[in-house]
Amino acid sequence: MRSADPPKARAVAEVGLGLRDRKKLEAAATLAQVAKRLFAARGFAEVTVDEIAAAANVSRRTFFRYFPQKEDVFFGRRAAQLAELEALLDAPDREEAPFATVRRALLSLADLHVESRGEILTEHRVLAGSPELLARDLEWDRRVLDILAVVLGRGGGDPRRARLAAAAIVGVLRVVIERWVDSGGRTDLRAEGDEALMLLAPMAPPRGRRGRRSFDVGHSGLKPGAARPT
Amino acid sequence: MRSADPPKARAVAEVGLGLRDRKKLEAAATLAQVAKRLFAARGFAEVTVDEIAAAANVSRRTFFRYFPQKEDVFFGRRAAQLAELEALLDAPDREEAPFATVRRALLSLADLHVESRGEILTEHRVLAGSPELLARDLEWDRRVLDILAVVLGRGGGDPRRARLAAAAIVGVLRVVIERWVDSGGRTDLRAEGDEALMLLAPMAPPRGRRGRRSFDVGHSGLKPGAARPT
DNA sequence: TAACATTTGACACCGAGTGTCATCATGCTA
DNA sequence: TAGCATGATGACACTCGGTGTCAAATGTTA
Repeated sequence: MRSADPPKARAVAEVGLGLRDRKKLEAAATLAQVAKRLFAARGFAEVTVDEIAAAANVSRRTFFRYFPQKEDVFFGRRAAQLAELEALLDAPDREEAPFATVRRALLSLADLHVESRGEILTEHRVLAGSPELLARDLEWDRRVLDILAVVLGRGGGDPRRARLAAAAIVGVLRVVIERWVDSGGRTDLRAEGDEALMLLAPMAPPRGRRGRRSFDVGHSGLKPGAARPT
Repeated sequence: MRSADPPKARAVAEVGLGLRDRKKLEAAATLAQVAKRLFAARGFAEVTVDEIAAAANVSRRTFFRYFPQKEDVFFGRRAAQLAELEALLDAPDREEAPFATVRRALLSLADLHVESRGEILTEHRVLAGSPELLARDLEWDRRVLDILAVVLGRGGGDPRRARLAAAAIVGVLRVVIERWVDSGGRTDLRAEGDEALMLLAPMAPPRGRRGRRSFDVGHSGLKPGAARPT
């Protein structure tokens, strides 16, 4: 969505796929792209699915085949972001303290945010203008929370405490991002994020002498050994 | 909402009101009551507004006059809860440290939760079964965050730090409540809440030597002097 | 009781979301 | 290369949430 390709807006790797699948990717990409442009211009609620579909030259029904809900066309990035996070957290260095792993991963994520500043800022502008999107957006934080809780629990400390720390981290980072967005991306996201994180460092479960328990990670839906980039 | 009256489910003070307004209160109460019963039985999404309206002997259109959105009939409590919180935070003792005020208020709120255990547990069960409600529910946390941020900022410390602390508190408490709900209300909500809070005590802004600044409270929508029970 | 104000219900309409089915393009195979 | 199986598409119809409009019913006040 940054580089302008000669023919069309090309998605990711369209190679090694049949024409059928390439078309599918392109259709989805076009829909998302068109939709975001419309949302940015007039707000999420003011844009109808019919319009998006028409602008992308597909039928309304087809739109819903690609995006089960209108909101999904907006939150396309999220799934990828989660995957990125999990990849970053898949600590190569198993000796590293869990909190350090989390810190490193989140700061990298901050860098990625800054890299796509433009996109993310407009995204948040749309978000801010739409309560329903805002609400859905908060749900992603829960997903992040689950992931972080698992990682923080790796140390073997009290998993409940790990989850508390994860919750605090997620909450605090949202505020930092919020501030970054409000400043138009001018504040130093990485620095402020790190500052906030270090405030929470003492919350991480102290080196665990409860190593035996690997159960009760709470609401997690993540397998302890999962998370490889693919 | 606590005492059971002989004739109907009576709302609050129905005295000193004309017949018109009494009917209005009763209609709203009936709708909410009927709706909650249906939601609890079959889930939020499976119950249609028509059903609720029919069960309450009003037209569909009338339902929407009382509750602009279907979701609103579910979140009736929330507004009251926020008011309670603000009342609790309206510290009588201005010498008390902001964090202590927050702690006191939140623990009182925990007690209230425990008092209405039954209601709240079923409420959360419905919530858990409905992504849209869950999403909306998270928005209330933001409101709480705003309120707490203001109070924590009273001490005169860095208001940004106050907001960070508020975010951490809200995030952490949601986890505690989540655990309480999952346990069927058997864990000690107050104790676990306090434990979690004390973990965050060091986050509260250190005694402020920046007393001059009263601006930049961030996303708050709360007037510093507001919050009296009414 | 008469005049006024407000609430209600009926109707019509829009947009999101879903099931169904005929049609058409793709990809594989003879 | 012809043909067939598979799967994507578009058209249609329908449900449900949500809203505007207006006439009828109900409450309030003089």
